[in-house]
Amino acid sequence: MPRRAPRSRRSDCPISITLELLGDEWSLLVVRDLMFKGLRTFQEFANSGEGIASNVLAERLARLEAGGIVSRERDAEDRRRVLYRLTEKGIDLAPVMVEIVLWAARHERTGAPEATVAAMRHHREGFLAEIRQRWEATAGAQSPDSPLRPSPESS
Amino acid sequence: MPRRAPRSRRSDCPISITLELLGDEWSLLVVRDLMFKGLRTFQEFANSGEGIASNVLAERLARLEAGGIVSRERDAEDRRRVLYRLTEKGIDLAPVMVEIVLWAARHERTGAPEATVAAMRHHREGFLAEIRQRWEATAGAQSPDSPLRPSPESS
DNA sequence: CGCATCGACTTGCAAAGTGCAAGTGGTAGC
DNA sequence: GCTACCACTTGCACTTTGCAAGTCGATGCG
Repeated sequence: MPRRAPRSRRSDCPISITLELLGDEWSLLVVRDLMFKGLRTFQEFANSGEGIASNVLAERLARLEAGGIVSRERDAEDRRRVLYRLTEKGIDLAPVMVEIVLWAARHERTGAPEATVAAMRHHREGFLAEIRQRWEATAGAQSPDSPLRPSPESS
Repeated sequence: MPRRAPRSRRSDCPISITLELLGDEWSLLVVRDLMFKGLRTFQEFANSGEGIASNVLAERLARLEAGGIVSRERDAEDRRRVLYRLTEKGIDLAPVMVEIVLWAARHERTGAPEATVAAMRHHREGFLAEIRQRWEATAGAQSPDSPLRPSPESS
């Protein structure tokens, strides 16, 4: 149990709060694997390319779960396996991820497929809607938890 | 010289590349200070609230400069002072920052002013345009460097 | 000038975190 | 029952962080 949720934050700045939760070299890669690649298990994350160490991966998954960004449950069909999934809070990171991809595609030499980048840039809303739909589709027996989320979009 | 620019990246994924450059708990705070708070000097960053250690701040500034996100130059009026500034690549992080703020404002208890968040949410383009204008305004004797940036926005 | 100050970093450590290799402990399959 | 799988732990060397103190080239001022 390396580090638990900070009882007191260093500041109440939204950027700072986000960085305390996601500000490391690995957390967003797990989010990426869940959001774009459809990966769901520890093994899959571990082998997804960048070579995260298993202890670091375990700690990050625990932190993401504690932060309410991913949920975990044992696979009913193979009880050895644990299936991770983005929560609503997690899938809400999609706009952030998209902007990161667009920024990197513009300023760095990336391997992102041109078509995907173009879709993100020119059909942003549709792209985001599609991601959310895919997420909802993989819901399985989604527990009816829509607990937080103060203001949906209105006002 | 703790760590230099990686000669080989762990992957060509845009998320991964961005995390190698900005994926830590401090770099984006410096970007925030430059982008939203108008801070420009080492001291100002050091005292901006979250309490970054001076050696870490120095290393981050060097890394951000090496990554082309900030530029530095000595103040002409007080040669002790170094003035940092976002580059074009740096100011292009504004959409990422805005999405982070919106996400955090929705899912965490932040101290972000309600009016600012509302402006980001409902007048996103205008908000971004304003940030860029403020950035251009502080240009001083802006060197005419618009070197990269493959596709501006068109296509 | 002479000297205290300032601003931007270094340096020295102890403590915390990371990467790697090798376990552990429940399933599953046969 | 035995081996394999999967999700983690554990040990340990190595690196990075956080904190305090120091360096070094400007100012400011008497």
